[in-house]
Amino acid sequence: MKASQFYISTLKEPPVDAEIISHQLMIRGGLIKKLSSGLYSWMPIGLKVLKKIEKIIREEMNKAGAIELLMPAIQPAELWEETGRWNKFGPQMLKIKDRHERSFCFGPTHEEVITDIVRNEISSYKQLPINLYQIQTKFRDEIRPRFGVMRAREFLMKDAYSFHANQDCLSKTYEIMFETYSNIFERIGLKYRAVSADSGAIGGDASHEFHVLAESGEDAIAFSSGSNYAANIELATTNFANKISKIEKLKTDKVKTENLKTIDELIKFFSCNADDIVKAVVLKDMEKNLYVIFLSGEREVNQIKAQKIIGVEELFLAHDEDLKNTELVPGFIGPDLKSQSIQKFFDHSLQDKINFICGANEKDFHLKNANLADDVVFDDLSYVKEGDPSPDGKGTLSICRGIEVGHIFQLGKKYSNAMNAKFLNENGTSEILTMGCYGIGVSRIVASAIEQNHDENGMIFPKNIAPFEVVIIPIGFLKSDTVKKTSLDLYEKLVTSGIDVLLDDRDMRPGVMFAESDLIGIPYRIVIGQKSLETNQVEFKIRGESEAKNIDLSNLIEELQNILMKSSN
RNA sequence: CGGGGCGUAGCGCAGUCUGGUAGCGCACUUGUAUGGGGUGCAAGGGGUCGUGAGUUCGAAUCUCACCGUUCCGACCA
Repeated sequence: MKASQFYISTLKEPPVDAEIISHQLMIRGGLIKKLSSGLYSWMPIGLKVLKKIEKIIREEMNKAGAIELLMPAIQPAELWEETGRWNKFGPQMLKIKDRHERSFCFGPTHEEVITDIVRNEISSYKQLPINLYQIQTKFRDEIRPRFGVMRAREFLMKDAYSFHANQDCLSKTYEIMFETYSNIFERIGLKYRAVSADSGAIGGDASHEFHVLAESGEDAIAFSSGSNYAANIELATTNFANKISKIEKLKTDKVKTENLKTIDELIKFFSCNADDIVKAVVLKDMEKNLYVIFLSGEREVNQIKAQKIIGVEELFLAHDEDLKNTELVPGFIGPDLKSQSIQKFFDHSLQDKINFICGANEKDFHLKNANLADDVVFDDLSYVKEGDPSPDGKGTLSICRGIEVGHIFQLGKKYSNAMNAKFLNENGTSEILTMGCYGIGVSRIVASAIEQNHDENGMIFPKNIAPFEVVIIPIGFLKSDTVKKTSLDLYEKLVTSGIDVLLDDRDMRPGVMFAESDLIGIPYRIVIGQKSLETNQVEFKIRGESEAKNIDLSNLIEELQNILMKSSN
């Protein structure tokens, strides 16, 4: 590509509304342009990156035996009513009406549509298993779109859906998809980690997320130092091995603690540690039933775990007014509650706790040297913390931040049941299909790659997804015939060798060309100037490295090919 | 959903308090010099000041409403 015939448009100043580096650089480099909140145009340079990612995904998916199709972005409400998700999906779903007042949505995902296709198309076990995928635009009306294409409302997703005669077959495909995803992120050139995950709104049984590791990630993931245990923080567990305490139980005292409500205030007052305190968190469900969760003072309640254990769909933090006319005194709640109408739960962080401090269920009083009754049942209701033992007993947990770029699920029969998607087995009897689904956030990968690879001059794209592999920068393109001829000649040769090269033939000042090629993250740069040409050499520089070196023109193509071939299968 | 900020040229902003001919930097156009890290000089083009109502002789500026956009907020027991 010649720069004079392409479209490069960069900015010196970062836009004010871009908080994270990838968003700033994508705007500055002219990869994307905002149209409206959470809606972005992909400008030519950005689209090139996107297409390269798509290509890798397609190749790996096809290699894994998946078959590409394309479903409509707009979907009729009837399908969603069959699975009950028309209402359940909530305001995230963009609902629209056509001229006949029929309801549709802009697809936030495609389980319903694919299941509808398959229930009509697949009738025999002989057609199974089948794994169908598409790369397509989705829309989810996020409450707060932010970080550019990282959390946009409209985004590009690869979604695959597999159908099976039984769970065993699903497990095999799931394994293959796990491998395939690993290969994809490997080839794109990202530092990533696969973790066990909560299956969330999509539902189903087993699931794994693939996270790109980055400080700016919106998710926290926990992984073990001594084993390959890794899980999303929402799901991560630890084990509190039963330490047999030799400490004698003391007599409980009631202590006046006027207006001391927070853990920090209590730590100061008792000069103790947070884990000497048992704190109480009150949750409520949709029907305003109250649940009190007791846990160690340094821990936080994991509402997702609580929802599962309590068995309610959604829990909210209770406010002080919800506690009126109950035995619960905000700031002074303790385990010794009389009322039977309030359900109590105890986090497993309390299972060895003795002689602790807790609320006295009376305004302005706490108990010291309190102990739990012997028959208390403990549940896992809290988030793990850095340094907690790994649940498999090997090593301790570390926590880092990640950006979720892939998610695979074993859905089982959730959707096929709801939509009556059946096949005939070997005995000629009708059975419900078993299903899996596998998503990759294609547009989000662009942003996460930049989060992971950038410096003060701009983006540093991994070579397999860079907008161009090589840039040729001639100095004095119009002044010197030798420079011009050499540049054009080299450009033609690189194009012929199948290298994705940009020739900056705009005759700009060198500084501008350097700054722009650095900003958009082209990994390899060749500078052609009159001086070095006298010894038949050109300058070669790898983006992100400080030193350039001179290379003989005659060896250049071979050397470039070697570099580009390395680790790009 | 609650609270705050901001809407003036493609981008970043000043001007608003105290009403009186709409400005600056970047980008763009032309000329000129320059030519290895966003170059200098000169001359230009581009704006219904988010929308609508109101106050006023006169509104970017004051009032009200609306729209857009952005940030923050659900571990306090």
